[in-house]
Amino acid sequence: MARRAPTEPRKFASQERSRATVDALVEATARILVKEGFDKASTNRIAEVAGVSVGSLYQYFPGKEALVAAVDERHKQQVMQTVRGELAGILDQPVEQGVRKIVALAVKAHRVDPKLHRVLAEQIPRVGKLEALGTFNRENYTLFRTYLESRQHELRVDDLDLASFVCVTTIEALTHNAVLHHPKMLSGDMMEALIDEAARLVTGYLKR
Amino acid sequence: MARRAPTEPRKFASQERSRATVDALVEATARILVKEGFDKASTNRIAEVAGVSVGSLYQYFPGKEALVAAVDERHKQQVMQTVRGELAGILDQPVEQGVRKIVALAVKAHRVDPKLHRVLAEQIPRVGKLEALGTFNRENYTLFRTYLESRQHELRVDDLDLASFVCVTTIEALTHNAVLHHPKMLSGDMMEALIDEAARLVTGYLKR
DNA sequence: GCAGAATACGAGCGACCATTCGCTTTTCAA
DNA sequence: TTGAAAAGCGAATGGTCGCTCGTATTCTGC
Repeated sequence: MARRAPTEPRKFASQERSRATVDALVEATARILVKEGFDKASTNRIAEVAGVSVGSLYQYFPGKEALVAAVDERHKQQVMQTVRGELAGILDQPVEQGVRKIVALAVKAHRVDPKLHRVLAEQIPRVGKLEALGTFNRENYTLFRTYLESRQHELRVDDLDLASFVCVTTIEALTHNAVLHHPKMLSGDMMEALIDEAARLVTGYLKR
Repeated sequence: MARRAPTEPRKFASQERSRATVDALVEATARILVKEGFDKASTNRIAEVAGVSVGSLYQYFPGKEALVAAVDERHKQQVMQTVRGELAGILDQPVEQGVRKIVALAVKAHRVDPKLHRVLAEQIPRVGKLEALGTFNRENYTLFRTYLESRQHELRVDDLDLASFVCVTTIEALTHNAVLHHPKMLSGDMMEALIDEAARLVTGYLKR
């Protein structure tokens, strides 16, 4: 294999200084997305806010899309870390309690960084390399399906794929809408009520 | 009141020729959105596809956003026409059958123009005047709430606002996801199965 | 302390885009 | 028939944006 020409955008930052640059760029992108919106997130602006030159930006990212994708990826990782962590203690619980905790967990996940979550969901045009962003979340689907498998004896449903699709879609939509579009529900009581309702909805559908 | 200066963008087209121009512009915008995507929809391109000059475009629309908003509005009207029409015959049906028909109707609504619906949902950055596009659909919410009121004696829920939020969000998300992200479900059987599941989910939640 | 690699810089280029405006053509009422 | 309003035209303008590249600075192994 021939060495890559050094003029080509480098993918990996080996020195610490450059890792800091990459972080600053991703962080600046996230900040601009939240505070000024997607269409203000030009490469020049991102570089400026990051305290970095445009040239440096293009050493690590092939373009604007890659920055946004990196922000999305970082956010997704943070959310999934929360989810995976808490889910461990739920897996062996019966449907009645388990589903309620899963719904509460979904709410918690949407509260990791609601403003960023909303911008990513609403302002990013899913075009080109960003096409896959909004696609149905595969990991949540798999995790939930695994839970259903372990609880199958409690369930009235037999098609676990279909049931997982129904449940994950429902829980995601309800928590997403509640957290991001109904600020009134931020009050604890309202949100508790919603979690109860969602849990009852899903539990009734699943339980034998 | 002083007469408006004739150089200012006119809002209303009085002659038939100009109404045709407006239609052509909206139609061209929709076509470009579907076939080439949001970022190819420049004002120059829209005018070109419409067979109209850019100048004329600006006689009737203050800018690109207004075009997209018009497309969205037209699509929404078409969908709501379908919904209102079919809903009339459902209102006096008991929850068991009514909810299933409402779910089937939601599927039908998503099939009015799935490609356009998807572009509007995924590619349009909700910024500026387009901010309100993706907001929770108020009319569906109201219509469903009215149905619940008329069937309240059958219901175990008492907070109709909360219940409507839960049901409309759920039905919308399930049908949207199924129609737009799971082409396999386009086959009649699969879709029937999904409609059954969704109906059972919602019915079990609502019924006394 | 030195050489070369890695990193950073930022003015500037080319492309594209939204919007304007002076002008022509069409319509229609009088 | 006519003239004024309505509608249409499209080259041109000003601005922004993504991205490049020649140069300057910093780091690291020797």
